[in-house]
Amino acid sequence: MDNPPLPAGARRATIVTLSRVAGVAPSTVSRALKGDTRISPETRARIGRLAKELGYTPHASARTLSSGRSGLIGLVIGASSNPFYTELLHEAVRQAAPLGMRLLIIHAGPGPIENSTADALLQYQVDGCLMTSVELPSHAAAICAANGVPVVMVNRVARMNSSAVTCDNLFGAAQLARLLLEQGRRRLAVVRTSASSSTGKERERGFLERVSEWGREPPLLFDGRSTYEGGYEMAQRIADLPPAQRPEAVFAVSDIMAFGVLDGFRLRGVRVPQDIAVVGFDGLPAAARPCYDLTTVEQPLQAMIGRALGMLQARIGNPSLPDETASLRGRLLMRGSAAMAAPHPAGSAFGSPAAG
Amino acid sequence: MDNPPLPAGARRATIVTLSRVAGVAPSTVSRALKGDTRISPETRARIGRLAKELGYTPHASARTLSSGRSGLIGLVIGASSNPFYTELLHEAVRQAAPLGMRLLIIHAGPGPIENSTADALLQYQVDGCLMTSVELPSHAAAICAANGVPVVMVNRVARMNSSAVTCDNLFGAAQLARLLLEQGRRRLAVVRTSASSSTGKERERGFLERVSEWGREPPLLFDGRSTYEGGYEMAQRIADLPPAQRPEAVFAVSDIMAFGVLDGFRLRGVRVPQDIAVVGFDGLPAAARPCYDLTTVEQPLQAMIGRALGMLQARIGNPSLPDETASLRGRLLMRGSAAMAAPHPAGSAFGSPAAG
DNA sequence: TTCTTTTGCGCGAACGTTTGCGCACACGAG
DNA sequence: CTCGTGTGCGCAAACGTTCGCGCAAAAGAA
Repeated sequence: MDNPPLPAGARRATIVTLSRVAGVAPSTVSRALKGDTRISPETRARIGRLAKELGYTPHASARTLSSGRSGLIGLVIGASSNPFYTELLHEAVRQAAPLGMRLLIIHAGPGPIENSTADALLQYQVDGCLMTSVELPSHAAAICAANGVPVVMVNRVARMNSSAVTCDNLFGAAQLARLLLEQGRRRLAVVRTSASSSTGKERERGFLERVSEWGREPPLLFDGRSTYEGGYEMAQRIADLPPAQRPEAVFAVSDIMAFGVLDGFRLRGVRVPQDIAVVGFDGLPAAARPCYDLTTVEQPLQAMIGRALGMLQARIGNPSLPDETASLRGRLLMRGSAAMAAPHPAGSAFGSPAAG
Repeated sequence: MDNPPLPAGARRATIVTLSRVAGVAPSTVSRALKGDTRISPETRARIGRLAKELGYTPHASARTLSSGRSGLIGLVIGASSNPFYTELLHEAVRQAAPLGMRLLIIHAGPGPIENSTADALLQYQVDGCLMTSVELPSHAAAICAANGVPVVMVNRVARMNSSAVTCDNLFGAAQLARLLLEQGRRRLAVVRTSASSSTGKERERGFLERVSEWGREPPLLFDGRSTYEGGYEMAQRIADLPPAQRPEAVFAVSDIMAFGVLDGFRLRGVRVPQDIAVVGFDGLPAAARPCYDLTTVEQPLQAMIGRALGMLQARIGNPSLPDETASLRGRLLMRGSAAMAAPHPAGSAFGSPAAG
């Protein structure tokens, strides 16, 4: 037909534009661009060149509409108060891009997901969903399950209808326990977190089990919120204990809590590691700061995200794949907060701060 | 035609499904659902009810394709090392949802935006773009400009073809300067950041101007990276100064740098605020921690994001709107790190930590 | 030559929404 | 009875891709 090739308005080039210029059918262009071998190599090359020249960029919405694949991964992320989630988000973005996946933020922050927000999962036809929220994202998970959207939990144990990848919390916590036990530290304590966090529970259990394996008395337990402030408050409580009851080492189930514990101790004049050793879990970059110098277990974030995205991809390709759980071992980072005996002459921020 | 109303496969309800059940045309359903007054109130109500019953959820891709509106806001965000960006992201997500906007992460992290990543802006037809990256996102900005996608920079001065909303950096920094000057602090210092950050430059300038207005000698300048470590290193440098040359107060141009400065001082036994006062800028939640207790200017993040999204909305509705820059005043948070004379008896973490 | 097979590509119908235009019907005015 | 004038809704053409078929032409087999 002889309708004008370009509608005058400076529109973006589409597959149809390309097809007209190349003198082929739109379907051919579509196939050529995705390297379909049914199209001859020459034609493919020619169309590829043309696409570049005309600055062709595919319209994701059209692809989504037609194929049902959006290339979008829904992201449900927890409170901003724990930097771990920020690290996680950044790593996910970094790794998703080269895989042709984009992240659509469904929810960020504390609190449950509103229904209206969860609907975005459907509206935008996300291909999969990454969840890291502490609060059980029930409604969102239900939507995903009902619509065959694969879900991978990261740093959370799997719920119904979802896969999961976590750090090996039991092993990691056991490593920490062993470190402290080998140092001969007697009375131990765990600053743990209230109910909801599966991760925290696992870490606590891993620690307790190892201690009991060694036949030692069970650690004291302190329940705090899963925040810096939670750790800070528990540190006060520990410092308030009569000296005879004070633990010789504290395991805070997350680095952010450990930071609070360390600062709380410092404020109270409790010296770390001389008076009390402190260990955490997560391997946040900030744990390496001289003022914390925190012994911790580093979650293998890069590998975890890689695994999570891989699981997602696999399930997007084959929805009938069964759910799966992977737990990856983290690395023990030994630092000053749980050093033996004499503090480092330099590099440790825990000497007496005022004029010595 | 008499094709079966439901194709047996459990597909989601669409507008066509609704139209068949309601016995009206699809166009009527579309209009009814968005409250078009040309449709009678009864019909609207009826269709609304039906939509609920059948669990209708619109397909964003179809809407995008047809109307050119995706409801997506592209998000370009800087390095994870500064928690401010995390706060910003969370606030943006929180405020965007009720406005029917979703955030598509185009880029997160340090480093420039790859071209392939920036293409997502076009592929997903984002309606607008929020940018907070330190690195000038040139390619992405160019794409937006070329395609009429409105851009709002947050916490950055506007570049060509973009609007911006910032905290009033000059005013805020001037407030800090005034506070220190009024306390009679003489030798001042600025821990500033290397070239690229417009925000940092403004804060520095605001501070210097106010100092010079008072006719005082210009502050010492220390160039550090815009990170915790940058501040930490500069604190060492300051502590290394011979006592006579040491400043009496330090303005770190961001809270994260101020944290580094504070920890650096603590490690070196420099007491804050007795020996040196420290002030920051941003108002991070962590600045309130007892171990920092940092005097700072709080960016009105909520208002800033509200304004940014508003600008975006306005420009999406009317693309010919000229670029605009808003700068909102922050609140001075006076805390212990720049307190006068005697340190707080309690609540300040800066008393002598060992048994007093 | 004729019959199959391969290779290379085109046809056309989806996918679900939006939107400009226009049509019927009711109602009041002339 | 006719003529506007609204009101309330339907028609149908987009939007840009994908994908199941199917059809030519070339290549090989009989």
